[in-house]
Amino acid sequence: MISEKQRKNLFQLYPVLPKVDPELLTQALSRAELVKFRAGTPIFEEFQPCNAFPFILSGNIRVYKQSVNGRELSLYNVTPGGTCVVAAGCLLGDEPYNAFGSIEEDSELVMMTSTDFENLLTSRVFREFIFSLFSERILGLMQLVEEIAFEKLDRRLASLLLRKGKHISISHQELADELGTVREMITRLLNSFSGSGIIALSRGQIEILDEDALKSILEN
Amino acid sequence: MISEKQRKNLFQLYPVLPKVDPELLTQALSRAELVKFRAGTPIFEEFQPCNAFPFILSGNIRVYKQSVNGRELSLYNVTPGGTCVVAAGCLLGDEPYNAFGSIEEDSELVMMTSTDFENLLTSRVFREFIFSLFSERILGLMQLVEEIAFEKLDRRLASLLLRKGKHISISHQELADELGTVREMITRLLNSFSGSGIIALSRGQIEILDEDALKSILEN
DNA sequence: TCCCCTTTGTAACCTGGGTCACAGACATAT
DNA sequence: ATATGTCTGTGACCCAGGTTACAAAGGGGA
Repeated sequence: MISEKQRKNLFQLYPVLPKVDPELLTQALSRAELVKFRAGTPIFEEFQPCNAFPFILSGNIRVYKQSVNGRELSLYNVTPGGTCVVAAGCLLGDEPYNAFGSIEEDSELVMMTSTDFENLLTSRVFREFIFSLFSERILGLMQLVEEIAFEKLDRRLASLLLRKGKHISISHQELADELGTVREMITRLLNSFSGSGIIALSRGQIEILDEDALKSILEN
Repeated sequence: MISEKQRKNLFQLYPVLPKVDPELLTQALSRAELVKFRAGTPIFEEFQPCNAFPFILSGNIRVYKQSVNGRELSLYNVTPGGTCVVAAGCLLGDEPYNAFGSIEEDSELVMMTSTDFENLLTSRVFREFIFSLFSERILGLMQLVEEIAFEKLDRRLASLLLRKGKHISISHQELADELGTVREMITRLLNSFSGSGIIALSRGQIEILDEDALKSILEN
């Protein structure tokens, strides 16, 4: 059961919810639970079956793969208003997770049972919502495949930085984990960027000085 | 409009169809069309909008990415009984394709209009069918990302060969296009496999002699 | 202040895999 | 049988990116 305030919050982030059949919704929400997680908490692992469906009120979930030699690679992030398609995929396809998920920032999730989730899918609007998240994710993954297979690291890093805004608080290791490479590569590339005056570096911080120059790396 | 025979064939390959609401189904099928394609025909391109939904009676569709320098990389294949999730994703998310699709073997497709497809989704069984294809695809793409990012080419090739059976009719170039690499790499690796007696090579043909040895490459 | 931990810098080195530039082998049509 | 196009083989070379093995900053807590 979740509080009235949380319910409002949920509806704001997921405007599709108040549009579904009220009876279904009431039932689903009556069984839903609010769960809080602290940054860094792992919430699911590869090969683990999956039994609840998360809506995200605040924070975000990072979904990633791990290699045997300890490298990581982000597949995507789930933010408020979105949902974890791996979870959905697992619930619907009845397969275990095939990736890791962990909380990046302190987060509040509303967990819905898998049967309630399936019931909600009878509603056309909700179904369309979920389908569009699915297809968004598929397109995103196809894009990711292309980038990993065909793009060089400097371009991938440049595009990542651009996506993150002008003031970035992040360590080199975290950037490496996002791109599936190692810390040293990131340090090297960042230093070469900073050598050409494109960015300014300090411990845990990156400042973009010349956005256009960064963009021009993308075009090569 | 499709013939009675084609309809039977369709139902056999997609056992979910006869389970949906007969009225919806009749309507959808009355507007559906059978289209035949010859091997090699391109059927969609990146950035092209998408307006019909294909069911596959025979043959298959290869969905792939292209790089600027002419390399290719298969994302997945659609075979009879499956459907093209990019198409579905595009229809539902109303976005253009972001990959290429072409016919590998001579194929017969039943094309359904996008509105009929959406109507079919009101049926629970059909919806579950589509959802499970979606999630299968998502899991597959995540797997692909992992392989490209973390696995060496010899392992990827070995696993591809194992998936293709004991007698394989394929050119080195086609294998390269599947894995996102170049022909020379494939030739090299195949020759090294054949040097250790794992496979036998002839023009357009690969014969797997020692399946266990191939599998042991996977474990490294 | 000192200590310890996290983050960065860096240089030497290695290697997988892509590029280039061929040459020969096979196949099919003419 | 010739020719033309498609496959395959090969070697030299190059380069991006991963590995190793450090050193040196910062920064926060005791």
